[in-house]
Amino acid sequence: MKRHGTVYESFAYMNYDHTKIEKKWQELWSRNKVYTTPDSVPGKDNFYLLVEFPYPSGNLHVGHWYSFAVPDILARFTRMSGKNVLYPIGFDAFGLPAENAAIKNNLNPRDWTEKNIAFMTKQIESMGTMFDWSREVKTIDPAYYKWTQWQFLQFYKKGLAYQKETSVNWCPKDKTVLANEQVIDGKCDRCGSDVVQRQMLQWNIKITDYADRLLEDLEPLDWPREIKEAQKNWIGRSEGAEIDFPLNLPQKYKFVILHGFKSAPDRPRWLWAKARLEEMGHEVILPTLPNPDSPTEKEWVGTALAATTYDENTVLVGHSLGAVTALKVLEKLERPIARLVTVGGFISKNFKDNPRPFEKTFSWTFDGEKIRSSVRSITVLHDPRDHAVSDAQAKELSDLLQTPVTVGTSNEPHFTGDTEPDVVMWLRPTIRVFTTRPDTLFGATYLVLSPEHPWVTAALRHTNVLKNTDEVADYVKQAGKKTELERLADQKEKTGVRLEGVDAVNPATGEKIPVYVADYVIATYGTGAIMAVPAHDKRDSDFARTFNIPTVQVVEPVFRRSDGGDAWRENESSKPRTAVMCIVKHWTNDEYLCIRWKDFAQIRTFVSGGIESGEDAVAAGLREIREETGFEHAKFVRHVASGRTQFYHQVKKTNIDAHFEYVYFELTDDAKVAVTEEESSHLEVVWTKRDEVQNFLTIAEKDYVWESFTKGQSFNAENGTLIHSGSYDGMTVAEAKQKMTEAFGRTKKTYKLRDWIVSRQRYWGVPIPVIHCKTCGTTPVPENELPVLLPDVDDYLPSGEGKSPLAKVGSFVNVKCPACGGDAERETDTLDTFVDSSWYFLRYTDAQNASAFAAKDKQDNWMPVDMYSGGAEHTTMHLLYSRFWHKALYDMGLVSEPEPYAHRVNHGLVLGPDGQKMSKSKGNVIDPDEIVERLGADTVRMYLAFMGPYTGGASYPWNPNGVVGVRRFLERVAKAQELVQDAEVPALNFELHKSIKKIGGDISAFKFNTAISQFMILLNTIEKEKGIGKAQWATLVTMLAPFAPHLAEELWSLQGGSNSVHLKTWPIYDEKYLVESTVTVAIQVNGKMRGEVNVPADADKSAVESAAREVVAARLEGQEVIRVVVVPGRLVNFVLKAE
RNA sequence: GCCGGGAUGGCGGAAUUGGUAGACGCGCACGACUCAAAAUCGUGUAUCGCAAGGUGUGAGGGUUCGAGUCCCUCUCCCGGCACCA
Repeated sequence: MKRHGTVYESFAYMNYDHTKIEKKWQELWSRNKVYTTPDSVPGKDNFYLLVEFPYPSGNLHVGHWYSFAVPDILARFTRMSGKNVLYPIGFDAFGLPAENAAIKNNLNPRDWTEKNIAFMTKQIESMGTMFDWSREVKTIDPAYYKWTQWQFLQFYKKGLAYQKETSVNWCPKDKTVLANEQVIDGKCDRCGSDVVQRQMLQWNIKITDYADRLLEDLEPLDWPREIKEAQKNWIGRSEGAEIDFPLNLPQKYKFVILHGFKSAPDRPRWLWAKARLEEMGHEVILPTLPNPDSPTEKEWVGTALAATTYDENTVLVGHSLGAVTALKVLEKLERPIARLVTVGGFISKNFKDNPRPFEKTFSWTFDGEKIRSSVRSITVLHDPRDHAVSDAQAKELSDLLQTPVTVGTSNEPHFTGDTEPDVVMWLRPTIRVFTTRPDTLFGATYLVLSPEHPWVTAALRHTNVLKNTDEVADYVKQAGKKTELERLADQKEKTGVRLEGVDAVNPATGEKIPVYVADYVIATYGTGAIMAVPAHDKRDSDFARTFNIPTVQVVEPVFRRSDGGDAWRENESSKPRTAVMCIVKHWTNDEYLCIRWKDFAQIRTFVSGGIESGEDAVAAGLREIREETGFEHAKFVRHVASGRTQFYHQVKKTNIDAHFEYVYFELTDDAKVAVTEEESSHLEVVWTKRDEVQNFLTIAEKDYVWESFTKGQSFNAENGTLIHSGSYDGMTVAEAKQKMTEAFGRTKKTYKLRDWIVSRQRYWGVPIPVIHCKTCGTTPVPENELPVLLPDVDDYLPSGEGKSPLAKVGSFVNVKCPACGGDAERETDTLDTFVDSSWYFLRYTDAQNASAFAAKDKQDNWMPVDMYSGGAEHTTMHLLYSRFWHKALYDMGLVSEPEPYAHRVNHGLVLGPDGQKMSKSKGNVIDPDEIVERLGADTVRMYLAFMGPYTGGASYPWNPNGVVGVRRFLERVAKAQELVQDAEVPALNFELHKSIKKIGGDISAFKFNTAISQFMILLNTIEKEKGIGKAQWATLVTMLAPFAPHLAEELWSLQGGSNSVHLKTWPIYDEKYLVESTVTVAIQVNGKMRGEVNVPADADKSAVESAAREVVAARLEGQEVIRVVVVPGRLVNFVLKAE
């Protein structure tokens, strides 16, 4: 590889030797504890500048310099400006690379990591930053991860951490589970292998509980817009409605209804429900459960079991205590039944009102797994008005059955009315969909279920539900095999299979609609099922076309003409009108009949006119064509679309609010009847070629009409009113959304954000501190036994089963249950490293604390972080996770602020000299150690700051010549010492004070590049003046300190400065030096630069004008000046009269 | 497709937020020093033109005395999300 070193090698330093001074000062600073930050200093405000702590990969690269050394300028400047600045550093030291290195080279990951930390610490020290190493944090330190574990347990106790059989991204090569964020284009972001889906029991963190707050608290944050937008997008909240579509199945079921406490089968509601179900052809069995006033589990379950046989056509319904009985029945069944419906059910005894006698005669433990395996589909119906069963009880039941709670509307609380239609409705199977467009419900002409939808899964377990079970099973299987990448690649061609033998009912129209399974619907979003509205959704339209499903337009866009004579007149009344607009094709040519209106020259339309009573759109269209143009033989081809246009009718002198049908006709020949005198005097027929029509027409709706015609479809439905929607016709979209949601569903928010899977089947991470006991279940490790230390292991290969290497360590795994003392097993998964980094910034505030992760009063010295600087790649992962983590800690009262970071900036990458991302394979990697050795740390720091603006995530190529240029500048600074004299050089004061002002301002705004350029301008001025006063020089050296800390310190001491320059305060500029006595004013004529003139700064406008007038007198000769614009201190503009 | 950001000399980038476009640095050219080269110093460097004078901030239109900056339409580039209902 050719080294870029030639440029650096050829550089010879003359005025200072960086190798001597940098080492010297670094050691002195360290010895004198110049950068140790006290928790607080009387009279000073605290300022917390945070940079993302590095992973100890082994070597520092230029990116680290960019991340740490450039913000160091801000840290130092802020400190010099009188604040107590915390600028800490540490290592995010758990993670996969150590483990991979261990496996590859047969090393201990801890040794590998510690060695890297030691080496990188030395490298970081060479930067000359003001990091306070006394607060260093290492995530692998047991004193640190003790608190990671402790916090995890607090999350667990709050129900924020839970285990769930989760479909996870599985990397077959790394043998580990990957977060969604770690899957890039269907491949593992570490090794590039194809990721497959696999079901595994995983620890999840309920970040979704915080989705709303993460979104809403983002708004007031003073963060760059792009970061806020990216997080918003990632959370992906959409607001809409859930709507239930009942299914019609040919299948007849046997309903077994178990009544509740103090009830009986002959209550009106059961007789009524029985009748309804029998009407549908189902069989209903209503056993009388013994001693309803003092029931026992044994008697009830026994009676229920004896009442009938239970098979795959059985639907078991349990009301109240009957629901408890039903669960017990299911625990005893050998063959699964079709369905379980619990109505007002519960599994614990904490009733809202009062205790009940059966609390002692029923057992309150349930085998959820057994119950779930005994039934193919489950509905948990709960009444929020229930007087006895609380929402929390419903939730417990729902958790046990792993089925969401269905909220029902009761006639009497607890579903005890004489009739309970909701109960019967829920006895029929239904499909729940999520939609953001409930207003288009009347246009829903089919349903689509995702291949993984529970109803599909359940239906496939039977052989008699679907007529095409095999076909559906095959499709579901194929879809499951596809990775997300493949599904995406197949996007163009929508596939799916109709569920034969099943219909859904559109709850709005009452019509039967078909049900499909298709992989364009994804299981994990919304309810995993959609109502498809092909008229207003591209995807549904594509699918509908393939499967020949009808399309019903239910929203028509509204066009209001806004310019020209027919513009809608706000204050005039309007008349409704039904009209037709005719797209008429020529009998042979691909030309279309357009009209130019003679009276209103600017208006060009299609043939159009009102539909009269007794006419339909086609008849009206034919009539209008004949009347307006005379053509007799037009053939109706198809209806194109509907739309609404609002305009002012210039003849009728009123606003018209017209509902238009756009209809396509073709002329068959040129036969014509005579057109009345009146018509022909008003209009002229213009045949227009296909691609010119859109330009020719002047009407507001032209694009919509023409695109609907040519492309077959226009989905325009955002701003419009409803049609074909019964009593909702004419409503706006917003109105209809609200009304239809009320009538047919309920409002619902959905998020793209999913729960955070934190368990990793890996060795090199924080052990999850829980113990699994057969008797007590999952039990947290007692806090006084923390930390759960990561044991040494013999080999680091994950077990082939996807378990962590820790599973192979018997002494680690086999423990006694902390609750019952029995034999138990330790959890062997470790935590995602994003957990480690979700709270490290808190630890910096109290890094040595052994009794808490950070004392609250110590946190309060610094939190929230004033400025967090880091890479753009962390926008949606680390930044979102740590915001969430902090909010959860906040809710537990463990931190004082809901948001951890007051400000955030993202920086970009340093690219290779070729403008490409640095990579070993491209051979364009810049080794910072080499450059530091040749040119010095000060040069590297300053060059990185000078490349371009730091914030905004922009990336810059490394320019070897540019680096030398910066060193050249530092050489000149060092050389300028020779110019120092006792006497002040007054000519420098203007530039010096301007620099104090600008450099300070620019640093605060992260505009280091322009700050440095001002420094260069100042130096140029000094060289021109060939002298600088001693005090002026001291000011300059002070300003140099944040940028080039070593050279500044050296120059400071050479000049006899006391102590360290880094303990000095930033100079204060004096306004008086910034006032110039004369200013140069630009002179323009008609806005063009024509000269300039020097005038006294305090000259009044007329003086400036006359001075300017003299300069450009020749140009003004013989011209009439109609206006003079004078901008004081800037310019004079003479405006001449146009010729 | 959706969201966000951007487009200025040979290059990285400035431009007081509507007021002299190209600061500063790199590169390049010429000159000084040197036997020579490097380093250093000096001068120049948007572009067309000998000049006077034109023309120029992705393209086209608009607002304005005046537009890199504001508005509309379009093109391209970068980042994020993506069959999200």
